Amino acid sequence: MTTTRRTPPGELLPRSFLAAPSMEVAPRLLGCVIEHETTQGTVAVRLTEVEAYHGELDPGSHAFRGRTPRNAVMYGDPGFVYVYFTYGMHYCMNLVCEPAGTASAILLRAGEVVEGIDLATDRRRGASLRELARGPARLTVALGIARDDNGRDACDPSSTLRVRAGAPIAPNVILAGPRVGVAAGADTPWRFWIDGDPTVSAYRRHVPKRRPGNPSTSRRGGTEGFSS
DNA sequence: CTTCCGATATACT
DNA sequence: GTATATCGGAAGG
Repeated sequence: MTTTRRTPPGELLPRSFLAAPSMEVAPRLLGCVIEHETTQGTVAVRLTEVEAYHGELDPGSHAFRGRTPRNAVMYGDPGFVYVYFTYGMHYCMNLVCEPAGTASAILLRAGEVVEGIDLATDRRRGASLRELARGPARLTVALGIARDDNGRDACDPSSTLRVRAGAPIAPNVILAGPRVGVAAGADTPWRFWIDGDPTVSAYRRHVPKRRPGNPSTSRRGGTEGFSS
């Protein structure tokens, strides 16, 4: 019989951990640690907020309209990193899930810097401890991740970009709710976060494009979610 | 807490 | 050619 043993905290996350549907993996990724080592030093972030994107079935996913040069990494093996550029100035980082051929991924939305605080603060131009990685683009800045990190393997022991297992999170403090910034499929509760953690980003619903003369200024949300 | 708006790769018509 | 984007910083209340 196969006993599924939890990976001890600090140990590299096995690729098999990510070879499952993103919405199942995502809550279990909370508390895990992303670590990036550069010549400047190492920064590590403990994840407190993530979002699952489920391939071609998910209207919110970058792979919803099929394979393109940008989303190609999502179709590859689990454990690889999908980095994309958005809003003309930001990078966001995902971990690819499921076996090659499917296009699931998990967006790393926020976390707590647990190593390399000085370096992260420097990269984030003096932001407070709480704000260092509070938001997906902030997280990539704190970690020193950019475009050329797209397609790197975070489950390779010799990699300078790694995912490590974290201490177990009590299921009752893991909440789920709608995703941020997603126009289509916004009602699907595939955002997961650690309840009450100060590094979880402020929820902002997708803002529909405001046409001149069509002042639909719908906004706001909340941090309320469903316990899982 | 809120609103405003930048600056551009990417995908689609 | 044009619309949109898995957003953040600054400034106002």
